[in-house]
Amino acid sequence: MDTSADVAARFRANGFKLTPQRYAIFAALDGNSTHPTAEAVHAEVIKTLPMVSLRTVYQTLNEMISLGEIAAFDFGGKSSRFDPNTAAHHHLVCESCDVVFDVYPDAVAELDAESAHGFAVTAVEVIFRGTCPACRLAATDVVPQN
Amino acid sequence: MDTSADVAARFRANGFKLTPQRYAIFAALDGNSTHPTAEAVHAEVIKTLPMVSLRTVYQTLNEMISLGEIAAFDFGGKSSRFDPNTAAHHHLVCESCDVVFDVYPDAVAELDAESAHGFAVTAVEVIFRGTCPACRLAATDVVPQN
DNA sequence: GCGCTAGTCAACAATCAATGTTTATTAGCA
DNA sequence: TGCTAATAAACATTGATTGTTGACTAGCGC
Repeated sequence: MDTSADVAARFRANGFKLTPQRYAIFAALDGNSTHPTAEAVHAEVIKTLPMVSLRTVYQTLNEMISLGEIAAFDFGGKSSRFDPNTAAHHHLVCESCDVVFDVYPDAVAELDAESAHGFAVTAVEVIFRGTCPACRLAATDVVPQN
Repeated sequence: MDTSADVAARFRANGFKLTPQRYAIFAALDGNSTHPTAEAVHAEVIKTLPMVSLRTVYQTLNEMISLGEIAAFDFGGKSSRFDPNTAAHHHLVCESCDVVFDVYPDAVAELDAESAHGFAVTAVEVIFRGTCPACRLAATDVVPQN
């Protein structure tokens, strides 16, 4: 997505009203690279607008998805993760703390061509799973050698 | 996984009893490349053993996962999909009918190297999304040109 | 500024996959 | 043969997400 102001303008252009709740949700996602769950977005939003309901967060997230402002991903956890980064990219998921990072592997372009079976491939999604630096440190405890 | 007989042997070697229910579940998965849900496995199993409960199917699938005989995947649908193919491979998912095919893109090997961020990457998962041949035909109705 | 109407909240309930529980019965295997 | 695991059945629960309804609020076009 673009800045929260841009998203707000596009919401209005699509006949949606610009409410403080929606704007707070846009703002919570603007530049957010933590791939938050709906709950996490809600937690962030109520820091500035304490009365916003989780229900409204879910609704607004779905509206944003419909308008293509954000994307939803499912990395195997219980909850969906939301991502304001709509550029082509892929993900690094930490198996122990669920942190998600964006990655932009060039070689993905070579993958498309190989997909056969008569499919019309519209999207390629790459998920790298492993252990993030913080969890690697925690795992080795006080002895982080490599 | 190997043949149902091999899996059965390994179950017994691990102190599990070999029940008709379990064997029927092994058999339903043996050589099954449809990536079935638990419900689908159950539907297949009760063709030969009508009294098997869905509960038992879930339990046995989890046991098989623990023993590394099968893998579970989540492609974004509601239910998990189970895969007896434990060799390194990736997936083609049809967005309209949920069919899943196995693919073996060579270029995946080049992807590992690019993952930075200090992660210790243990697995790479590639999902190609698109439309399967059958759905492409259905979409174009009577006029399948290309 | 007014008023229409969308948006929101609150408090429900429902859904759906998956798992926990308990009890009684069955059957694998040493 | 007998111990014990496995199963079935009939519950209940969890947890994310969505539907509903009714009352209140506020955005925005005029």
